[in-house]
Amino acid sequence: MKKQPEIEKNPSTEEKIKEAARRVFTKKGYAATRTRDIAEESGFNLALINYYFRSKEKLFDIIMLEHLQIFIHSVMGIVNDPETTLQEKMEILISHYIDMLIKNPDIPLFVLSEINANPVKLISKLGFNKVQHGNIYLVKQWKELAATQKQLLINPIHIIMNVLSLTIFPFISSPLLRNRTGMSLEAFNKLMEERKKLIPVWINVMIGNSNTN
Amino acid sequence: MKKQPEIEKNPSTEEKIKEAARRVFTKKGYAATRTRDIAEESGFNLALINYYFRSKEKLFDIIMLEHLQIFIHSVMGIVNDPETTLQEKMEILISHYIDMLIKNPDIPLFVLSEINANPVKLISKLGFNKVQHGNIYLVKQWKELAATQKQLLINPIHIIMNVLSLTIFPFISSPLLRNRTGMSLEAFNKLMEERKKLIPVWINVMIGNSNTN
DNA sequence: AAATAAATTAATCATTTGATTAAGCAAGTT
DNA sequence: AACTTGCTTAATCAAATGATTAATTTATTT
Repeated sequence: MKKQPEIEKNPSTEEKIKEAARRVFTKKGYAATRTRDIAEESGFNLALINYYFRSKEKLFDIIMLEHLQIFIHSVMGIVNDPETTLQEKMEILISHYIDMLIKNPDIPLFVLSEINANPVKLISKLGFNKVQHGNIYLVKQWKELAATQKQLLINPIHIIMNVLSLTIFPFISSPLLRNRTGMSLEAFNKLMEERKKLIPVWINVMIGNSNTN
Repeated sequence: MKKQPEIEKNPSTEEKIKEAARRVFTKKGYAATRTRDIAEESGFNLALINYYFRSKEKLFDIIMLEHLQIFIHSVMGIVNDPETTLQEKMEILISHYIDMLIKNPDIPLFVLSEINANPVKLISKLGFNKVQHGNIYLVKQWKELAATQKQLLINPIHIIMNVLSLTIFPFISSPLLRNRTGMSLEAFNKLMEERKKLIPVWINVMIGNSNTN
């Protein structure tokens, strides 16, 4: 029986397999992915993926964890930054997200599908359930803002939902949208670039702040 | 070799299998669904599902076609109605959609995942690519509106995207959101009910029409 | 150079899975 | 009662699939 390599002498092969797995898993999802697909995509023998990662599931967990970190932690970093204003948070978040999504358009559908398929395992087991909702700095700032406003403000969860919806959903529906309108990928990405500026404006007018920076 | 039944004597069994298939496929997706899952869910023998539907794929196509009709055609009906104003279209569409999504929260992720997995087959083969983008009545109305406005209006595709994003995305991200905030399904649905009124208001202020009916 | 360890492959295994077959049953028809 | 037809099941098949094994090649150490 072979041992797992203790020291990473040549990261190349292991990394190539991981990259191949990332592409295949992200494109097709866990259930539709065959270990042989990953072998073929990586250019290595099937047995090698088990040699390095023990099982399909373990490899998947690694890929998923990486995606979740991109998908969640980066947001939390921005949303939780005490140095930036609400306004800035939003602009940074949206711009950052759209850049990331233009590069990795398959991530949201992949992550949300797999969470839907296996919520318990993916949310609790992969241990990013530390962040407490109440502690998020953005929520505090929102409450402060709400205290100064005369009019009753809506549940801040709506605003968070709106930011994420307006930013992420277009990428999720892109295959359908592009097919039905005949839009090219370039044209789509151009639209998404436009949204970097549009979404913050929209969110502002939603909140009732007409200050269009 | 058995023949397919020409006349539907007892719709009960076939319909029960279809309903079971709808539940399992919609929840787990095509690739993760085993024909045995459908058999078990329906309470019938495995062979029966092939007796009635010939194959897993044919059964899936039937389920998917039904979902696509809910997901697309109903929208097109509303969006293409010459009798309603832009304002009314939007309100009807959103309210109708949210009702449907509260009842069937898994449909959007299911449909979009499967389209992503197999765009060619699902979009072109299932023949709902008849509707021409330019012919949509909403687009005409938007152009008319744009002609009367002084300020330059944004690409109407953004507005369509926004309506769909704000309406559908919360349901797609619901498992993640609910888990992270500890929100109950009832509380979530209540939020979605709120959005029936909020989204049209938001869209209006985005367009620059402060007429909050 | 010999010996040891790590990387890689071809072949194979055991299970799962979509599908079929053949037989039994229920209901109506002749 | 015998016959036909549609419905249902248990048993089975063949291919796909995740994983392992044993052998081979390559690299590293002594």
